Amino acid sequence: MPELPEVETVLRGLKENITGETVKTVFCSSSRIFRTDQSGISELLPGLPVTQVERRGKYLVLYFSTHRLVVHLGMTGSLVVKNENGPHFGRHSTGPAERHIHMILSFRSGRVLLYRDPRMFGRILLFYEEKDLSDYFNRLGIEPLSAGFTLTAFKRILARRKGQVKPFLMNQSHVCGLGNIYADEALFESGIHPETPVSSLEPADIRRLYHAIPRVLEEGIRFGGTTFRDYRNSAGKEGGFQEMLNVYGREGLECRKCRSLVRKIQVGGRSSHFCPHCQKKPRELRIDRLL
DNA sequence: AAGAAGTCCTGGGCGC
DNA sequence: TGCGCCCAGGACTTCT
Repeated sequence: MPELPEVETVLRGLKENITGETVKTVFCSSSRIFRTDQSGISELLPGLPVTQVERRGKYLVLYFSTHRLVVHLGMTGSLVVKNENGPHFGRHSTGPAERHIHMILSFRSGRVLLYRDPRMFGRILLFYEEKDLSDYFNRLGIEPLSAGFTLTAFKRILARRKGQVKPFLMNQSHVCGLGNIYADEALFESGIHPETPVSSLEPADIRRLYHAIPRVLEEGIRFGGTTFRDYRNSAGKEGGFQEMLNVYGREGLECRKCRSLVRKIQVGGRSSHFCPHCQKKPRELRIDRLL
């Protein structure tokens, strides 16, 4: 479940550890994780240095001269930097010994970058031109931690939407980077029920949600991301934000604010965790006001 | 056109 | 102990 904070944490590790490293050899599995031909990756990258590493939404981009290697970690993907000849290599060093390794970039320095993904929901693509990359990223909405994410911009994105607020937050073409964990946490922070129709959000709700989104993401980054099971940073270490979660994964436990029991329901086909007291549906609120 | 639903994928947890 | 069932979910495709 790598979402923006997890991807940002990986990004920071990669920037520090592989920027300037020159590729020596490449291993790619035959998995469907690769959405462009693997041969391009294994034939073109050797000899090229990593000039920079960037993030767009939940995607990581490794820049090699004019080529851009795009990695999405999906649900269980991880990018870990290790020293060569570790236990991840087979006896003959031609392929991975550890399970679920789908890509290995070996650098001249001796370092290696491993892509591991047990559930194979991740994806890796190679773009040859900046134009193709920007076209690919055009589908993505606004970056919630960018200067462009203003209240005015957020209101414009919300305008005339009809669906429920939770699926809206999960849709990467509106605001990118939120997944199930941080969407649930942002809704809790702003006291909004996940089934609330976007069209019935009051201006005060919108303002609270607008402030909650970057707040939960920044907190997630500050704690190095959330590790439920698979997430690891580029050093192979777990995150710490799971200790800070208010609702996600806390079904049946007491709300940290009001001690009501946190509930889990399906919204838009995905599990949603919320506090029934702190996050009421608009209809329930109205009934409360009448009583 | 936008929203809803179905699909992919496998490890882990649970019931019997 | 072991088998089988079901759940987890990001993004893509297909349907309405």
